[in-house]
Amino acid sequence: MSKRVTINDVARTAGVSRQTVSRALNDKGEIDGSTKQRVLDAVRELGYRPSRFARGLVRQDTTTIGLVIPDLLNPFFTEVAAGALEAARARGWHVIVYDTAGSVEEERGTIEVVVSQVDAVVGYFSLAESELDAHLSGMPAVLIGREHRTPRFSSIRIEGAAGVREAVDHLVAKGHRRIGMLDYEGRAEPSIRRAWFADAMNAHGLAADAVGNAVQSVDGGAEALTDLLAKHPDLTAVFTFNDIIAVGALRAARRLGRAVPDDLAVVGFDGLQLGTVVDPALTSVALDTRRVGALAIEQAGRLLAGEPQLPSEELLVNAVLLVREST
Amino acid sequence: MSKRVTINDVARTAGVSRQTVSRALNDKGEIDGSTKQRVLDAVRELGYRPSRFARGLVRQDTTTIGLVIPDLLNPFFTEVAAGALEAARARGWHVIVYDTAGSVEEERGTIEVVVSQVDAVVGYFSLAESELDAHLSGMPAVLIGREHRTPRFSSIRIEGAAGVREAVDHLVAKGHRRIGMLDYEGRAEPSIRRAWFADAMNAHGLAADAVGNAVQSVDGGAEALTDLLAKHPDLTAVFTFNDIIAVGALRAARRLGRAVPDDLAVVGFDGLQLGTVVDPALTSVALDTRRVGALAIEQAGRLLAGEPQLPSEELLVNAVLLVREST
DNA sequence: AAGCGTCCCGTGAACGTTCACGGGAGCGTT
DNA sequence: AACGCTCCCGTGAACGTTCACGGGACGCTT
Repeated sequence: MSKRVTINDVARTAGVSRQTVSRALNDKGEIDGSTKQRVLDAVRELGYRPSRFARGLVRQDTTTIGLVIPDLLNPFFTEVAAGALEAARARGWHVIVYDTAGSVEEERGTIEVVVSQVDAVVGYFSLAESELDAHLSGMPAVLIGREHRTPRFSSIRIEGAAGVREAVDHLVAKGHRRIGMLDYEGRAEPSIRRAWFADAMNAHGLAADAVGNAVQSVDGGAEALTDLLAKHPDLTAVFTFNDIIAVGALRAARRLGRAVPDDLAVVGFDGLQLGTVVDPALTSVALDTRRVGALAIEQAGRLLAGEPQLPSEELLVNAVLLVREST
Repeated sequence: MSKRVTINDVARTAGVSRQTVSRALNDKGEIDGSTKQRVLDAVRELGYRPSRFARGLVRQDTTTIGLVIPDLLNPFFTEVAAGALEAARARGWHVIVYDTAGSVEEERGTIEVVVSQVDAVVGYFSLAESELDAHLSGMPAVLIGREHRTPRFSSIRIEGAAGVREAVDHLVAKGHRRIGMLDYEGRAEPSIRRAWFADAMNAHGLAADAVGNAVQSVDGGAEALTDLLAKHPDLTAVFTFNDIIAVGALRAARRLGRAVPDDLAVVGFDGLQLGTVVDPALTSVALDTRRVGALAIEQAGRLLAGEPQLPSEELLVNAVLLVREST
């Protein structure tokens, strides 16, 4: 139907050339006041809006970043996304957000389409680097929460060994000896966080033998804690894969008549805002999630600009113990 | 520095014409297998990625929507955003998310820039329609949670009178007579939700006289409930502007030794997931937030396609009482 | 009156891709 | 041998904007 209104249409009805229209729209100097007004009137009358494609084609200034996450409703990713948006806004960049709904198929589809929509991509991927590379064809990409194996990718790493060690130290100092863990086995293998936990326990000469497995949800955490306590009733503290599971554990503890923190201490991971809405507020090995998102954007910027790469220590977010009320 | 790799560069190194390169990349039929492979090799070797601007300029197929929200970390907007992303994905559309950080200045800046980046805009704005219109210059726009005054805009309305009435009915049936409210006065005027509450109370011959005012945060809710109960110790139930404030109220009630729901019933508004992580789970006048986001995207699509407009009843989301554990 | 500077404005080119069209090579049919 | 068809491939044009440049009108100076 009705063709698009172009700059030439505006020029015609205003009785000027397209260049003059361009001048009026971009506040260039070389234009008479009355002419400018006439052009602006014509613009309004015709409902003209410049084509972002034509504009972007000639002046190569706008940068757009693709942010790929598995689930925006997962508060961890919400916070990371918020951090990324904030950092992008500070640079005048635009962020297209893709929620792959935790599906590998959706992720694959997103990867294929994102390459022709953005200048760089940032996100939490589950696909192998080889497959990512095949579709991304050279586009700058930053992996979040996952170490890159090929120099072709960048990554924002999350280092939690020290933080988990802090958490275990803290629990031990409070007198706890029997400390369990609720892990999350994403790809059917124990998480790195579990290894951190085991190391920290071993450093105290304690056994990390009471480890349960939870689904990534509040209900999953509640269920898992119930099971774990049934198997190991002597547990006085529990560390969880993340805050979501910990919140579930909090609820289960209450249901089981175990007062937190007196009868059972709970330590989460991530340090989400979520931990402050529950009661008691959750002690957690906290990440600066905002910084995770911001670092990813910054790194994308460096790749885009072809700047020299930072040492990997700079692309690291360290988790630190954040003591609230559940321990 | 280094110029961009164009389709002509690829054509040259592959020894073909640009059209052949285009054919290879877009899986058009009229190309020999070996030629296609040769082109693809050249593409990989040079790291060529087609310009989205040049491509978008000629084939006008990709649509991009701007989503403007005041705070992605506010779980209400997170859920709306997730709904919008889901609906957009289903249509193969792209969504650029702008978080204005609750600042009018940021919102103004976003409005100015968004017009040259997207095909339509959807969001929760605080600016007046006149100002929006001035910058948006004819771009399709959908207002969320706010009724449009000019036919120039569309809106997704939220109707909660019946839901709030349900909530009050429910409380009265449980024997409550002294029911207070924690309102949120955004622009220094009582909210529409307060009016709904007052109407529902009046229908029962009850006075809506115990109304406090809260800041939009968990702490704000806690503080406001403490104040309200100090003024009106006889309150046995409280309705809040939204779930965030309600969660704060839950915490304050516990601090004050008021057991929920036995000593104090709490009803929130929005029906967020957030209400399920607290204990007791929050009863709330619930909105289908996912639908709010989806409707906004759908409506943007109708505007873009120039389709006939739906009656406003179709662009409405009704809140319904969702009884959980806090009443 | 010639020269010069300032203020406006317009025209060709370029950005990088796809579309529409034309055409050559090779093979089979009559 | 002429024709037609299929399979490939290439060239001009178009998409809508900004950039680079040229130039006319006008006023002021000398």
